[in-house]
Amino acid sequence: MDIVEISKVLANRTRVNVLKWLKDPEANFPPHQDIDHFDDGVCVGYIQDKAGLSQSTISTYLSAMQNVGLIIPTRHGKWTYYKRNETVIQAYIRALGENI
Amino acid sequence: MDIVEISKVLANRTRVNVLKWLKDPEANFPPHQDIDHFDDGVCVGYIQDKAGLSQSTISTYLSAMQNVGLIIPTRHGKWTYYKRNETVIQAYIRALGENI
DNA sequence: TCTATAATTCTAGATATATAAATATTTTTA
DNA sequence: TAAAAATATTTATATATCTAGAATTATAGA
Repeated sequence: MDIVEISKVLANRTRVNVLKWLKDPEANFPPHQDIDHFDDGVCVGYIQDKAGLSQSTISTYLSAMQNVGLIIPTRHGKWTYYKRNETVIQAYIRALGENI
Repeated sequence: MDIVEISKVLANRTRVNVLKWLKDPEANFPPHQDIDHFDDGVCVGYIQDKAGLSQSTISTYLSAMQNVGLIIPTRHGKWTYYKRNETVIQAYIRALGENI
């Protein structure tokens, strides 16, 4: 739980938006084709469409978010779903309150 | 109160440290020569000594922190004192809780 | 096994940030 | 008013981040 490393990830409008969108997938994304829920989050393609950036850029962003623990990937067939990691998100906010 | 802009400022170890040091000036800095309190914070020179970076770098960092509202400058003669802006710091943490 | 689809990784150019030396500004004091 | 001290600004270089296209990998289905 490194405040500086997580802050770097949050220092970008798109990545902050992704985190916000993942709070309410039903409201922000169309339903998936292969499954009828968002229990494991949202697939990369939908996040890409919503963000309006290239596929490689979004994939890179999601990797960065995953590397610091903000999101969790789950593979379903050829799709990767990403969901929020509430534990790390809350730990980060708590750490900020104590360490900045 | 822009989450992304404040996160950029926090995406640096030294700037996070400065914020932390300013929480307890008595514990982290020597007493000032011209005044006997830290009511307006700590002068640039002391922060520079503690951080171990060049004068221009620290001055640039403090300006960036001030620009997003995290710290407040007060001029006392030839010294500039910087103190934490608790209102903005708390507002940022609250905003994170609601927006990420 | 070949093909299509989804995602990741590699490569590269443009822009931003980190950092310090040099210079300028502000204020005090001799 | 000239020199000194503290800070800010300018300039410059090195490194990092942003972003996309191309190439690669993983998986499902024909």
